[in-house]
Amino acid sequence: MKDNNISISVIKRLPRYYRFLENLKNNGISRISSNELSERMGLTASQIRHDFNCFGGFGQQGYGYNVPELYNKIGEILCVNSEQKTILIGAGNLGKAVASKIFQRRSGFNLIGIFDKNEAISGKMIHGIPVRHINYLENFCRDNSPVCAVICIPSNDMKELTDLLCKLGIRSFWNFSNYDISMAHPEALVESVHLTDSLMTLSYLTSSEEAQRG
Amino acid sequence: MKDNNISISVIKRLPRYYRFLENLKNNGISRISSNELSERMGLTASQIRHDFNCFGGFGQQGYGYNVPELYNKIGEILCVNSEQKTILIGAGNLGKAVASKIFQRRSGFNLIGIFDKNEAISGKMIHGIPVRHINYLENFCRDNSPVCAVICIPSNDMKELTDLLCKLGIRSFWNFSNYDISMAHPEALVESVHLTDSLMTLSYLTSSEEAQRG
DNA sequence: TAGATTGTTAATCGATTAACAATC
DNA sequence: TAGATTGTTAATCGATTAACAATC
Repeated sequence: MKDNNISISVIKRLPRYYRFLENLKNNGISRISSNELSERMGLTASQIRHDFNCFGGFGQQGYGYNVPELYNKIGEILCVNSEQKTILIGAGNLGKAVASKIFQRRSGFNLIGIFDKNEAISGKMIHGIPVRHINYLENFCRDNSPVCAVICIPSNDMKELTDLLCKLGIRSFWNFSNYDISMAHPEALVESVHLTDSLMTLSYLTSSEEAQRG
Repeated sequence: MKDNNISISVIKRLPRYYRFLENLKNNGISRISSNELSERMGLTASQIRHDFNCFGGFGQQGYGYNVPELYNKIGEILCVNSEQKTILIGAGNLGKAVASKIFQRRSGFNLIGIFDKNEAISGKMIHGIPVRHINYLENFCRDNSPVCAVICIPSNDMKELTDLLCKLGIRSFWNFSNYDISMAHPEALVESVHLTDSLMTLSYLTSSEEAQRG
């Protein structure tokens, strides 16, 4: 497989390509040139060709790219059809929102357990999965061997929790807390969504624009 | 102001610096060297000095950086103490989660209105703010002049909505939908959080690791 | 064949890192 | 003063863009 050569900056663009190609496909467009795609996506045609070439010549000179073929190929690289066993920690508003993202489309993950420390919501169903008290986490993991954990709780108790999860065989994390999992567990595969950081970046953009005007 | 020189890659690191400095400050640490901070954050000391130097020599040779001073300076650049009038569109789980992020700390924003097309939740209170039906959006904006909108609805109706919002004076967006606001409105300031893209990136990481092992 | 468009290399650009002189 | 650590320039690295030969 040529996949190992793909740099992380290219990988980060793949989901967006995937979405655009899905959209084209749904609109019955079966063929597209790098030039036309560049106009739709706001990238250079050169970059698009460069990116697509990373994972093996899927275009055809004089013709362009076959949309469904390219769509499937990118889906394959992203492993959207795999079903990695996943658990969710934290069933608040964020946890519920995130759970529905996992179910919304083939994402590569299969949510099999939801945990929360709030006893009041134990037993409630979210997308057909019962919320379990966090005390059952360890037994559940031993019985079901999930490999991925989605973290939707505050950073406070994260050290003990991630130590435990790594010990129990969790290899990858979708991390919505500000706790730095990679620093404590360099072997873990972590994709973090730092909402407060994102908001502060927007604050800079919004306010510096104002400064330029004023 | 020297701020205009700061490149976007540096800006994107500022919120994380801010968090780490806040933590140091809360632990009573008033002074830190680039070297010590680099170990805590997993960056090179060189990059830290380079970054901090972008916005004016705040360190002292032979001593290091003054933590509260640097913390305040970065907060100032990010405009965390401003109160940009903000509205939230979409009061589902994601909207509620995101609203609480805005209130959690000084983020630079002040949430003044919440809108949803679901009439069943009109009038419900979220963080002391009533949910209004989306039909009231236009009048509300004319009366209150918000400058920022947080988008927590699916992409379907986004074209009409963003056209309207831009017309009503919204300049910046915290965008959780997959709709491409910048393509349609190049003048808009957009910070997007693409949850599905993030999840697919994790899928790649999780599954390619597996491929390497197997 | 002529026209179109990719694949691929070379050139450019920008970000990160290394090094060390400046200075507290 | 000596030691420590920044500020700042130069070197390196990697990502993006430009260009054009290959080829459908």
